[in-house]
Amino acid sequence: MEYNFRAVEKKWQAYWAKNKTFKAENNSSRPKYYVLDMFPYPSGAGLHVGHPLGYIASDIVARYKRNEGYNVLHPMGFDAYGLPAEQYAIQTGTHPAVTTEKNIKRYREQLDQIGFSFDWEREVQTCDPKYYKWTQWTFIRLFEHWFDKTQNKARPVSELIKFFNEFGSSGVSAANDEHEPFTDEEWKSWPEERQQEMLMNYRLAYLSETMVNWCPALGTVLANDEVKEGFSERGGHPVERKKMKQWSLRISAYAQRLLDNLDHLNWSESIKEIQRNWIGRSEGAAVYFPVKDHDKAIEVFTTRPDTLFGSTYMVLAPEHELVSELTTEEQKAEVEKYVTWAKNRSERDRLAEVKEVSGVFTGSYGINPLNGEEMPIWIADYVLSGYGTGAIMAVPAHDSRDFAFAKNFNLPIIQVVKQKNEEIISTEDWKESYDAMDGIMMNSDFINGLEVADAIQATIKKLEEKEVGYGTVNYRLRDAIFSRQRYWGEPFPIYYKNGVPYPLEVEKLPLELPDVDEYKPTEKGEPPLARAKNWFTEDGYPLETNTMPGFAGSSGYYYRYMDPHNDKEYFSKLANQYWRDVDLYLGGDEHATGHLIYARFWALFLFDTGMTVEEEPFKRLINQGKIQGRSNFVYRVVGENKFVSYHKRKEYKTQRIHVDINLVHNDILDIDAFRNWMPEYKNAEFITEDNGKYVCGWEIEKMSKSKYNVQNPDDLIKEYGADTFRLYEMFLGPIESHKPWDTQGIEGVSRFIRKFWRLFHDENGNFHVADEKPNNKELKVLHQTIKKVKEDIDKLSFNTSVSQYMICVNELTDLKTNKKEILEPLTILFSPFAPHITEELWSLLGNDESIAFAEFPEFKEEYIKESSFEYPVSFNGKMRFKIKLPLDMSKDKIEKAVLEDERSAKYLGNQPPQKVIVVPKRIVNVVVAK
RNA sequence: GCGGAUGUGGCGGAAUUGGUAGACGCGCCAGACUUAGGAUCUGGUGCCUUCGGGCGUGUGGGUUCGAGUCCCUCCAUCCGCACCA
Repeated sequence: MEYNFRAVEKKWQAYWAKNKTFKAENNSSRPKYYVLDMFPYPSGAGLHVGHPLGYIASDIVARYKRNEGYNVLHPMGFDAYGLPAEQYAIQTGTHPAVTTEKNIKRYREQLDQIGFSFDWEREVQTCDPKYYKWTQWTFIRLFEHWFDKTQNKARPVSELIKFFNEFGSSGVSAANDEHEPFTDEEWKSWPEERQQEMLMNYRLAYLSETMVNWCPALGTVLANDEVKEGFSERGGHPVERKKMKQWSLRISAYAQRLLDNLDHLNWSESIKEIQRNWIGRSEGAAVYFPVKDHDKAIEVFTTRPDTLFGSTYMVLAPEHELVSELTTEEQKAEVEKYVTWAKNRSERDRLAEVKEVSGVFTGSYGINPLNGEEMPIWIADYVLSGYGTGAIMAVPAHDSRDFAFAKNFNLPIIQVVKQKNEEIISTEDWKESYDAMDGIMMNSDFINGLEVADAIQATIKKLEEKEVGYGTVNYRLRDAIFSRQRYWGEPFPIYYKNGVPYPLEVEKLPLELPDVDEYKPTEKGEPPLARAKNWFTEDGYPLETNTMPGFAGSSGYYYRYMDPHNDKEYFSKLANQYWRDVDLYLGGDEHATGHLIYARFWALFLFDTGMTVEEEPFKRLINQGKIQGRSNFVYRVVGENKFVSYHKRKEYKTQRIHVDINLVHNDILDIDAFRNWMPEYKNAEFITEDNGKYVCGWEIEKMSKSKYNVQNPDDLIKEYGADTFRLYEMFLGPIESHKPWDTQGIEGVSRFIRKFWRLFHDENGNFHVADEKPNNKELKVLHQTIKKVKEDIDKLSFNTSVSQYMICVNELTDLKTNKKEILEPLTILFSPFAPHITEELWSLLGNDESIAFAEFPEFKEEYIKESSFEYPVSFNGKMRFKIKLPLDMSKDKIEKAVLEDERSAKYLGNQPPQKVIVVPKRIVNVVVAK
């Protein structure tokens, strides 16, 4: 009887569900192992073959760890808030909850087919009030905390208020927005509203007027990581900069800790590097430049304070707050024209015209605080409002952008750094700037002759002495904008009293998402929640109408899995003390700057407030590679309904057309199916290869509907079964590399599964396993496999484990093994990869319990020990023949045996060897003169 | 431009501290069984060859008895960031 995967897989999936086989217990004396997948957004398209790749890998680890005796937490849930369901709602009026629920159901069915060992009792859905209650709760906690730079951690706002009452604002070292300092007396004299307004400068979740990424097409603002090259990541709509009042999270306060902790994480170097770049730490100095005939000063951030004497002009970003104030009457018209032009230029245009130099003079002058020189203040969009202070001191001699600008507008260029024996050429003759990272200072007063590094330190010291600047660190990482003008998201647990925001009492949570008549913004441009009836507190105060962004729900879901049914707390302290952190986290690298930063921030905050025992949430991170599509092509003769096979296409003038991969097997086109594919091909003619077959061309491309190369896992599972599907996805290649999906190879894996099944059955298909003692050969291959598989799973090198299983089964087939003492351990060994067939065989072997908790076989060195080794013998590095010698043979004897071998004579000629290298258990290399 | 990664048969990919390059699978070739083969099984399969052997891990060089692996040079591809002061 052939292996009937359909019946077997269904049977065991039902068994696992019924027996709750994979339910994880919080009370356990066993060591814990937490293996997590990034939970999916349930899109309408369902799972494609790329999704399960990571899930299969994590499932193998989860199952392996159970066999190893760990208490495994392996949950799954859904990142259920998101734009597609809402866009669909706007178009059709269908409530996003309905769409989402439908999609989740479909995802669940697809996942269940693959035989994952998820503990579904712990499922979380971000749109479930029982879950988002804790998202809202965390938001309130963030609102009620500020960041103390001295202690380098979050502290309650109540402590800050106490401090203000006693000392005013001086002496508080906080991550905060700038404000005028105040005394304790002033603080106490202020009315409630004024105090609240001040506290807003400190809160970790705060409301402020900020420059945001506004996406008109989506009708909402977006966080920085949701914008790619001036377009929204979802949908690809243009994004513009706009000033709006928005909620933000003060993630920048954690920049240094987010950076430092990276060093201790077992993540891929590339992801860590992406995060380092995103955080973008740079050391330098803040310098204040007084403005001539003004009481204002311009603050500038520079990494090169040593070049202060080479700074000849200043530049403000067009959005800089002092622009209008510093513009003189004569320049007003021109400046306004420029600012308007710069503002209306889309982000896209700006990026495309990087090389274009543009700018305008304000008419004002800044004063160099160290030498009193006057520096014209310009406005130019090569200075970004979003980085540093939005203003720079320009050093054209040593910065290429400043140089180009200075050349264009005829501004002076002063060289201040030179190499040791450099011949000085007038800067007027320079063709490009000299971007000197090191060298010796010149034209620079008190730092002349110093090395750059020393000059930087000396300058900072001087700036601090004169109180015109200070050494500081700047980060590229901006606070995360947390408001969305959308319907399908978590409502903010915030209401407004006299325009001042207050958090709801915790007992009032969750604040449930209200129903609305339409999912669009109101006529007045308010968010959809403004349409809700009675969107007020019990006392009649209006509730916040923004909702939270997609990353709100995904920032802390991994904690909720630890204790998902707790309705008193986010999660209990005890649960957290047991599960601690995620041991292995799998997901795509597209979350490098979004989710993985926000989640780490969320975790740091919870840690600071004593909620958790581990500072970092994800100990080890693996990014599974993307699965690319493999497209097939047919070649149509131009102007005719005639198609030429691949190898003859050059004889005609042809046009390459994508053909549905389902009509092609091993690059051979099913001509009849092709004719029926589209009416226009009904009467198509074919010029085939000489063997009568039509061969298609192929190419690796992105998987997409329009390329007809999308592989749906359901079809494959129907045809080959889940075990084969799992095995094949793992067999494709290393988990982290991107790889093309090519179904051709799945046949081989399917053959292997059947071959494995046959080991347990006789020619007539009857289950037949013998109780005989195994021989050395059988034990050897078993133990080699135990060793290899264990090592490979630890390394997450799943493709090579599959190879080893194949080698093992091939060998056991050759040995005609059907002995229980070999096959039973092999079954356990194989169960993490192919759980269904192994459960079936395990039960046929007479076991009553699931194989999920069977003890993983122990590797015994003695079975793979060899007494002899077949030495490859090389002459001058080229392998010539092999010789089998005992392993305990001495080097001298090996050398002798090799040289005396009759085959050696040919390579030695008549001369004695110059040298013989013998590496025991490796190789023999004989060096002979040429 | 900066940063990161990767280059091995027709294809996906193996290869411990430097030690038999191409495991395993696909594909292909031949054979067996078959009414049939897009089923199954067996054998072969890096390239060239005058059948002695020669050449082979992106390029060129180096270290070494020995290099896919280490060092230097260049090239290509992919990814990330990008007027970051």
